[in-house]
Amino acid sequence: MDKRLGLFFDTLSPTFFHPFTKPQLNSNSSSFQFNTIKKNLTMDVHAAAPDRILIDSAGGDGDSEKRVVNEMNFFAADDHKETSSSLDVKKEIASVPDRDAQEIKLDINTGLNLSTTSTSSKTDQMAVLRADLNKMNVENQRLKSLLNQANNDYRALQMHLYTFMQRQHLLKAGNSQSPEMVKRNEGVTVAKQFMDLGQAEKDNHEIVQSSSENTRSQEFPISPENIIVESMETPKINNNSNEIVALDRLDNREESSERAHTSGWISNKVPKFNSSRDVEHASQTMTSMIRKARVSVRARSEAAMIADGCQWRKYGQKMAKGNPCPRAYYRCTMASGCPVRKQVQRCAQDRTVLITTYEGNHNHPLPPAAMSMASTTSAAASMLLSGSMPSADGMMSSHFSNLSKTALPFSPSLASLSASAPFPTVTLDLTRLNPNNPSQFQPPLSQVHAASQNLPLNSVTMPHVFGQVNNESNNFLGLLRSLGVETPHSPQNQMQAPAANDTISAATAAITSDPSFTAALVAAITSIIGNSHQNQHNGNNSTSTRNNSDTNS
DNA sequence: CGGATTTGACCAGCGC
DNA sequence: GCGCTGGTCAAATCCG
Repeated sequence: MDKRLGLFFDTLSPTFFHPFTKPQLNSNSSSFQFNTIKKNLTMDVHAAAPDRILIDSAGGDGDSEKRVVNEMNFFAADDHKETSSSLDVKKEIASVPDRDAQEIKLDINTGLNLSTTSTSSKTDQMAVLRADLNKMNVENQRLKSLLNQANNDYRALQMHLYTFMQRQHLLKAGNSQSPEMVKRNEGVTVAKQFMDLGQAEKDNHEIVQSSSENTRSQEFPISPENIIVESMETPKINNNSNEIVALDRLDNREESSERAHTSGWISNKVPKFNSSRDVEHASQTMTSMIRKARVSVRARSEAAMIADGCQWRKYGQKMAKGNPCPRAYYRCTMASGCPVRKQVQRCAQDRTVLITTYEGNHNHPLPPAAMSMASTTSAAASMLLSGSMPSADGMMSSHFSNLSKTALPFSPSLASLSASAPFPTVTLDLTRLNPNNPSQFQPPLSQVHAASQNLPLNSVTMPHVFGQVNNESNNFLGLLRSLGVETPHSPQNQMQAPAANDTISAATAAITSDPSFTAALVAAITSIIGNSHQNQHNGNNSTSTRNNSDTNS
């Protein structure tokens, strides 16, 4: 049964079970006691002998006498023997109005299909039950529609707010933009809103879950389930607009999480849940992991950074193990406190390849040029963490471990996933997009490319991941082709073992089934290709010109 | 002179 | 416990 629906019935149980009286657990015995207020009639139904009924008649002379109705067969239609007790009961029932009598009949229905009345009254009883059930169904439908309405209102408000803020930002930025630019911004805004809807839906679901859990916790104040659900709450990816809307709600949690894991953005390490006390830490760690889901972009560039439209400030540089090229650390300076960081490092084997790794989501409006990349990081993180985190990770781990054995000999990929790395990472390999002709993939650089990519140790490359999808209506393929990008179908790919095909298909589905990610990825590719061309003509972008010397050293 | 970059120090997590 | 590694901090330095 739907959890929420069940919960809904739980909360309404006193009404739902009407006209039954609410069963109360007798603390002194294992029996249920059904109180009928009007008749002071109590029946103890012993679980061990459902057909052995104790009738406690408190009426009459006042002394409560309990009589055992031995082996009373309530189901025998032809049993015309009546004990004195049952006669008393019948007398009392006959002395009350019809409606009350009906209730009494229902009151002594134990739910064990015991029958004390004729077949016709049983039919009436069923009819009453059905009517009540129908009534509750109608009520449930009404509540559902109310909830949907609330969700729709929430989304509409969110869209309006984001549009408003975007317009404000554009107005502040001055009227220097051409109408085409404004139009493009609006287009990006719409796309962003579309991508945010998925998260909004998740948020709504969380709200529903949360309120439901609160309701449940009122009924069951100490519930292990509540504790777990509470601790697992809010695996959240902050898309830009969402983050603006819900900043207050998120910041404290993120900041505390941040402080709990004092070292910053890739601070590292796979969480261990060695003991039950780690359950509480699990939520923090999970939130941290989600916040640290990364998108790595490999692109050929002579510049120190790819042009992503954001302003960055370098705050550190380190020599990383296994790579003679230093790794530079940047943080976004477009707004104070923006949590977005990026690492830039040249590939050890091919120094023309620049590896840029993004983490986090901007907490401020973005210029159009930066929108696509930021959306990609958000959407990729969303894609990585769509579904339940453990299952997603498990799926990736298992499939990718298979891939590592079966798929590596194939040609390099456009995208890869690393779920078993310290933090889930999507790697977009744009090095095979011919910079002189973005519509053509370059031929494979080598058969075993992953080893030369300086990818995280556990990162596994998916060969031609998008080309594996046979469905021509696939979102990403369609979008890629609309960009003029050829999707590879090399004979090599068709020679893969069936097992590899299965795992690749599963991994492919994981990527391509998220429309927001595919849309954002296409936007990012378009942006990078565009910027690459622009850089070729105009030189390096303004934000990276000053950073060239150090990382190339 | 203010902002950005450099670079050594520091810190935390992990493995041995 | 110690060393290694990745990441961040912050004072010194550079540059427009």
